[in-house]
Amino acid sequence: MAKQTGSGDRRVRGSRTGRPIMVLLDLLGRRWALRILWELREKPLTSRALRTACDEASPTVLQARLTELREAGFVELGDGGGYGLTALGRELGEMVMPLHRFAERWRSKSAG
Amino acid sequence: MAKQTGSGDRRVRGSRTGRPIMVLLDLLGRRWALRILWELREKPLTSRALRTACDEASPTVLQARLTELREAGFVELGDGGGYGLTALGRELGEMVMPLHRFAERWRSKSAG
DNA sequence: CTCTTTGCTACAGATAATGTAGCAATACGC
DNA sequence: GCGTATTGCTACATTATCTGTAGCAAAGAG
Repeated sequence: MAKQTGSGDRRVRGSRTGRPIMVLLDLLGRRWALRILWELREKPLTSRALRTACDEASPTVLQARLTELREAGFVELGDGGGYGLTALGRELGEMVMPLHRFAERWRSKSAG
Repeated sequence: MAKQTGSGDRRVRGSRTGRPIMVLLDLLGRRWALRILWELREKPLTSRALRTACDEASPTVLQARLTELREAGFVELGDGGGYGLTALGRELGEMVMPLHRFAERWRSKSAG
């Protein structure tokens, strides 16, 4: 296994060019990444609460995503415990929020 | 685990509740899904051209994502060949586009 | 010290992605 | 018709990633 060193060797999977948009698209295109941003939209959550919110997803991936999102500067671990969005993370969240209404309309078309 | 049959039994991974937003977040949170929407933003592309655009990603996954995105109604295979966004897909694209500028600002902060 | 919760890790088994190859169908030129 | 090149799409072994369950050390409350 190639393994992540966790600090320096951040490989840009899915983008050999390294263009910002590709890096971002790749980061957000990992399991639970978007979901985490969504679940933290209102208020910070502890790792356990976040896990519960994410349908009891495996703590392994959750922890991995959380680390990546933290390194990206979207999420931070508050001093009082609990994960929350940074200013940048909230900004990113602004673009994820509209998906809510879109999703509702979408399902009413395809599954309703 | 229940395994995908590939045609009818489309399970809603990552969302036991089936809430539209969760289903959407899960769908978009798969490898190359967001990237495909991004690459098709301008004009339709053939499967090969799309593969090239996506850094020569494996045709296996690309084909899988394409099928999922088609079933979701975001992507369609034009009669003259080539994949393009549907009206719904373009609408979804509208929410992905702002990520471009965000990504630029983001990288200029975190990477120098 | 015990009980509980925190963030986080181990690890085997299952699932998904990669990389390379190649198929049937369609269209071109001849 | 025959080659040649494209299309969308599939096979399959290797490798990467995720799941599910268990459990750790640290911090706080009693």
